[in-house]
Amino acid sequence: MDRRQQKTRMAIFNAFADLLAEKSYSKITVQEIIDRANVGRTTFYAHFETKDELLRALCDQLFGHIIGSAADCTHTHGLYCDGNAPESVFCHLLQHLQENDNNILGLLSCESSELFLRCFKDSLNELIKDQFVNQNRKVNRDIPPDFLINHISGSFVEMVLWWVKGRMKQTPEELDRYFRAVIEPVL
Amino acid sequence: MDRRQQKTRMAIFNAFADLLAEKSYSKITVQEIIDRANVGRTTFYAHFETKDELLRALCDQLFGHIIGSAADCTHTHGLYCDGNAPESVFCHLLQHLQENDNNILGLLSCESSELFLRCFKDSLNELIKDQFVNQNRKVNRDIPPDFLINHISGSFVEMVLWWVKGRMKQTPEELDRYFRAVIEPVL
DNA sequence: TTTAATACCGAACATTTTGTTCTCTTTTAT
DNA sequence: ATAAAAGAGAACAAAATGTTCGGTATTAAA
Repeated sequence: MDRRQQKTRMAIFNAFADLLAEKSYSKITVQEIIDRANVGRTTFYAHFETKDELLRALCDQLFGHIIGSAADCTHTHGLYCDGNAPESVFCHLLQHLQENDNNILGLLSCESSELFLRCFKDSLNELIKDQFVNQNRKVNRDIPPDFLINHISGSFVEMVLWWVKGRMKQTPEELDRYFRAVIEPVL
Repeated sequence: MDRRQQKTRMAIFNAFADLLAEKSYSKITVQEIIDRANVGRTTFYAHFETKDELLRALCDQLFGHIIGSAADCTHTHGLYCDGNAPESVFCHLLQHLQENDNNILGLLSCESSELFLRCFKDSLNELIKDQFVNQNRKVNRDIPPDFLINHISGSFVEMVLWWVKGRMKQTPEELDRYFRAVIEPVL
């Protein structure tokens, strides 16, 4: 990809992320984005057809990294409650989120957080499903695996939302402990 | 309230709900709403300042009923796992959702579902919090009550979303059983 | 280093959507 | 019956969207 393209793409991403942290998605105009990104109108539409597509691209970029590293983690440590390992994938995820504080969590705490969370949850779902399939875990037989997978990823995402909205007073390790406490009994 | 106002308000609500089931929120224009509702432009703006306000009003109306009747239910039956009652508030909620199929679940399955779910979850949170406070339940002491409340309402909402997206193959009673199975061990 | 491709700019433009203002008619409550 | 309120409808300004064009600068590849 052309360096110029990379630069403008990044400029647009950054401008958009900044704006999302300030105001709600629906109130952001293309004009504001290109003004802040300092690119021409034509350029914007050459990269993204709509504002929606821009958002999707931003989500893909942001969560691509996080989920990617989490996937690596699962391949070595397993998903979660393999005995009492001090670190679960979920702890890893939370730490990663906290490190990229300014980037990701800023967006999660804004009015448009739901859009990101859905994107996040979709990725999480894949991650967990893989583990369920690979490990052939013996789970609660009365409950469909699909339900359980959704329950885990859903609970996680809701927890993150709760965490961020409460100004992240807990440490990732603390949260991980809580999360295990409400998920492990179910498996 | 004037009968005319009620009528136009309803006409706008219905038109809007119809449109939400067809296309995403951001792509719906005021023009489309008033065309379908068959009201004048001026009239629309006399009732709602913005499209966002319309959405909020619609949410309030839809979930007001459901949560209201659920609240009644909790006052007599308690929140949830008081022994092994065949019906929990959550089952009641699910049944109620299924009954109002065309109204509410249609909206939940559309692209704008997140907006409704957040609204729904907020209401649920209140419901659960009340019960926690009133009953002075002895819950898991290692976990903050706030976390638990959020976990319950969050899991419920995610479950409903999963249910709707999977075309509601399960009965409310079935879902209730699953939900109890993943929540009761935690309390 | 030259060259051809292409990404960008900026300005102008048509189109769409928004939100307001006006007059006139219909409906409502009393 | 009447005054108050609500809606219709058209016309309007303003803002936002999305496209087209010719000219400039950057890039990758020869």
